[in-house]
Amino acid sequence: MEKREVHASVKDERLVEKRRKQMIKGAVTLFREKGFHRTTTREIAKAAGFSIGTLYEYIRSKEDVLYLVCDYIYEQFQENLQEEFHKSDGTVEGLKRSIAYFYQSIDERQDEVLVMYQEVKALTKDALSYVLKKEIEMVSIFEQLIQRCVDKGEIELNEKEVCLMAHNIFVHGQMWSFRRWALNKTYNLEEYIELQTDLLLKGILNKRDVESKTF
Amino acid sequence: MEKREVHASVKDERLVEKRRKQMIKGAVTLFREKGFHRTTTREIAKAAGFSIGTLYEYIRSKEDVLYLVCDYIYEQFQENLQEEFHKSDGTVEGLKRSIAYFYQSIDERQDEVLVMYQEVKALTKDALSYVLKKEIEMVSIFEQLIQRCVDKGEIELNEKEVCLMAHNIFVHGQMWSFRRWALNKTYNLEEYIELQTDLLLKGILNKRDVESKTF
Amino acid sequence: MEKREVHASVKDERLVEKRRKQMIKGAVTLFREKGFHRTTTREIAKAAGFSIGTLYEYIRSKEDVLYLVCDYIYEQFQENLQEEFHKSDGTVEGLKRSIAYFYQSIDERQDEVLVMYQEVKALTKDALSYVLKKEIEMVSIFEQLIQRCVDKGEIELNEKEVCLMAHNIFVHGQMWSFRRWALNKTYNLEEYIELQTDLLLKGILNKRDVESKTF
Amino acid sequence: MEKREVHASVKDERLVEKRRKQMIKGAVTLFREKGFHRTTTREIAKAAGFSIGTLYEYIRSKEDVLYLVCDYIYEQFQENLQEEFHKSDGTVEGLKRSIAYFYQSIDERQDEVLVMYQEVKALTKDALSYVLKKEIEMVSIFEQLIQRCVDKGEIELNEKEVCLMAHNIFVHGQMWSFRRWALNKTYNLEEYIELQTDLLLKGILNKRDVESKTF
DNA sequence: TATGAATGAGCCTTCATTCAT
DNA sequence: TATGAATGAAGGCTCATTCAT
Repeated sequence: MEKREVHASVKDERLVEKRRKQMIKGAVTLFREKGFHRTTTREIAKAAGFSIGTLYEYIRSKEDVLYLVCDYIYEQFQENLQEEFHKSDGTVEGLKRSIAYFYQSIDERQDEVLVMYQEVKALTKDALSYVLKKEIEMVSIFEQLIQRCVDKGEIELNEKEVCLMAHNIFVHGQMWSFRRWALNKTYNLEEYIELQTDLLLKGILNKRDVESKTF
Repeated sequence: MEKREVHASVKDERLVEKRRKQMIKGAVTLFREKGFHRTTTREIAKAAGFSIGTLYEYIRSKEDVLYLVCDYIYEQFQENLQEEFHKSDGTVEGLKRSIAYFYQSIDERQDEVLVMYQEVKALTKDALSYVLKKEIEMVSIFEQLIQRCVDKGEIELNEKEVCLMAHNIFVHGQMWSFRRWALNKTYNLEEYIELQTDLLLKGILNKRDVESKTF
Repeated sequence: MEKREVHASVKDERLVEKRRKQMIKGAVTLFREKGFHRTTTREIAKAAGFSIGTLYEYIRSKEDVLYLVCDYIYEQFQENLQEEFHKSDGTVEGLKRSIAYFYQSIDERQDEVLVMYQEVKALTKDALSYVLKKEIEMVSIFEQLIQRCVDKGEIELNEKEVCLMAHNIFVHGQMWSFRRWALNKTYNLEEYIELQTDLLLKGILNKRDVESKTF
Repeated sequence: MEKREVHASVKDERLVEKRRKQMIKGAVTLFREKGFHRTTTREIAKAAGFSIGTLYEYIRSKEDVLYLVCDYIYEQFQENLQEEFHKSDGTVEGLKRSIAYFYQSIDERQDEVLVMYQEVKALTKDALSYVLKKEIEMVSIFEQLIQRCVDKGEIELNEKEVCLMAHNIFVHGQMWSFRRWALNKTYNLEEYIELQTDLLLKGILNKRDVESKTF
C-alpha cells in the first residue's frame, strides 16, 4: 500500500527523473495503441528514445513501466484535485467548477486516463492496492466537496448519497474517456460537462435555491 | 460489423454449440482470474474439459475465444433487456423496475461483466466494432425506455439528456462490477439500486408527480 | 534430498524416457566441450535432435538438464557398483577386481564423468544434496568392500583408515578423468589401475599374506 | 604457454599491482560463493572497491580476472613449495613435513583452492595451458622430493610409481578442499594429514626403517 | 472427431564492454 | 585516472498454433 519505489540502477536522480519521463511518455502512447500486453519492452525503449539496456537501468521489470505510468497519471490528477479542494468555497457553483475542471483535465489527458483505466488490472497486487488507494483518495475529495455544500445547506443529501454521488462524478469523468467512441458523436466536452452537471444537480438543490434560480 | 462467424472445423452444429458453451464457461473463469493475455489456450482447453487439439477444432485463434465470450455475454444481456423493453409501459415505475432488473443481472453475472468490460479492448477491430454495436443497442433500449416516460409526460428531458441518461444508467450498471471493490464496502445491491435510481430521477420527475408523491 | 522428479509436460512415459536419453547424450557432449554455462538451451535441443520448444516439453529449466545428466551418470555407476558389491567375496583379489572394474567404467565414460565432476556445483542446493548423497553411497560401497577384507583378516586397517581409503579409491578413479591430461602421458589405463592398486595395498596386507605371496 | 601478460591501460605499475590485489581478493570471495559464470563484472568491481569503468582499466575481459586469480593462487603455492623443496633433506621425515605443510596451506586457503580448482576450465586454452604447466611444476616438486628419498634408500619405488605418488599427494591435497563436505565430518586437518601420510607410506618404507621404527 | 507432441517466433531480461565526461 | 550511463547481443523460456495419428 505504501508508495512503491521503483528501483533504478542509475544513481543520478535528475537523470532518473528525466529518463522516466521519456519512458512514461513513450509508454502511454504505446499502451494506448496496443495495450500493455501487446507492447514489448523494446518498443517502449525505442519510443522513449533509448536502448533496451538503458530501459532496464531505470526499471526492474516491464510491469514497473506500467506502475510508473499509472502512478504518474494519478499523481497529476491528485495534485490538480487537491488544489481544487483548497479553492472550494462550499457553494454549488464551486462544486460545478471543480467538476468542470476535473472533466477538462481528463479530456486533456485522454490517452493517459484510458491507459490507466484499462491496464491497471495488469499491475501486481501490491502496486494495484497502492493505485486503488489513490483512487479512493480522489473520490473522497469529491465527497468532501459535496459535503461542504450539504453543510452549507445548498444541497440536501444524506451521507450515503454523498458518497455515491462522489463515485458518480468520478466515473462520469472516466466515462468521457472510455466511452468517448459513443459519447463524442453526440456531445462535445462543454455539452457533456454541462449536461452531466445538470442531471447530477437537478433535484438535489435546496428548494430555496431552485426557486430563486428558476424564476 | 456483421455478426462474425467463428469458424469451426467440426460440422455437427449441435456439437459445436455444446463445445463452445464448455469453452466459454471455462474461459470466463480464467479470464476473470488472470485476464485474457495471461490465460493460455491450454488452460482454456483444460478448463473446458478437452484437449488443446480439440479446442482448435472449434476456433481459429485464441482471440476467437474472447469474441465468443463477449458475444455470449452481450447476447444474454440483450435478450433480457429486450424482454424488459417489451414489458415496459412508459411509467417511471416501469423504468425503475427495468433498471433494477438490469443491475440485478449484472450482479448475478459479475464475473462475466467484468471480463467483458476489461478485455473487450483486446478484440480485433472487427470484433470490437461488432461488440460495440451491441452495446449501443443496449444503451438505446434504455434510451427508448426513458423516451417513453418523457412522451407520457412523466419526466421532463430533452433528447440529449435522454441519451446521456441512458448512458449513465448503463455505466452505473457496469460500475457495480468494476468498482465493486469500493462500492460494496458501503452498499449492498439493494441499496445501490435504490440510491442510484433516486439520484437519477430526483428533479427530472414532472412537478405534478413529485407533488402527488411527496405530499 | 529426495530423488527430484523433473517435470515433463508430455504424458507418454516411454517417450519421455526416450527424449531424455537423446537430451542427455547431446548435453553431455556439449557440456564436455564448453561447460554447462557456455552451452545454450538451443544447442542442447539441437544436439538432442529436436526444437527448443520440444526441449521444454521435457524439462522445466536448463538446470534440469544438468540434473538429468548427473543423475543418469550416477545411476549408471551406482548400478555397476551395486553389482560388484554383490559379487564381492571379501578377498583382496576381489577388492582389486572391483577397483579395476570401477576405473574401467570411468575410462569408458570419460566425458560423462568429467562433466559431472566439473559441473555439479552448478546444480541448485536441492539437486546438489541429492547428487552428493549418491556419491556418499558409492564411497560407502567401497568402504564396505574394504571392511569385508578387514573382517576376513586379509588387511589391517582401523575404521577411519577404511573410510579414508574408500575416499581415495573413489578420487583416484575421478582423477583418471580430471587429470587425464597429465596422467595419460605416462600411463595407460592398465598401468594406472595396477600401479594405483599396488600403492594402495602395499603395506596394508596382513604380514602372513605378504610373506606367503612375496616369498 | 608463456606467462600471459594481462593488459592494463593504466601505466603506473604500483597502482596496477595494488588494484589487481583488490580485484583478486574480491573476486575470490565471489567466485567461491557463486562461481565464475554467475559472478558479474559489476560485482567484482564493487567487491574490489571501485567502479566498473575502473575495473576495465586494469583488465581487458572478465576472463582476465579469472586468470589473475588462478595465477595468483598458483604463484603463492609454488613459492611455498619451492621453499619447502630447498629445505628438503631427502628423509622420509622431511617428505612428511613437506606434505603436512602443503596440506596446511591448502586448508588455510580453502576458498582460493576451491575456486581455482572448480573454475580453471573456464579459462581460455591459452591461459589454461599456462596454468596447467604450473600445476605440473608443482607435482614435479613432489616427484623430486620423493625421488630424493628413493635415492637415499629410504623408500623403494620405481620411476613411474614415484610419479604417480606425486600426483596422489597433490590430489589428496586438493581433495581436502573439494571433498571437504564429506571428509570433515570424519577428520580434522591433523587427522587427515596423519592418516593420508600413513596410508601413503605404509609398505613403501624400506624394511630396515620399518623394523627400526616398529620395534 | 479427438488427441497431444512438436514447432519456432518472439518475449523479457541480463550483463560484458565501451566511451564521454 | 576514475566514473557510471549507455549499449545491444544473446540467453532462457513461453505459448499459440499445427498436424500426424
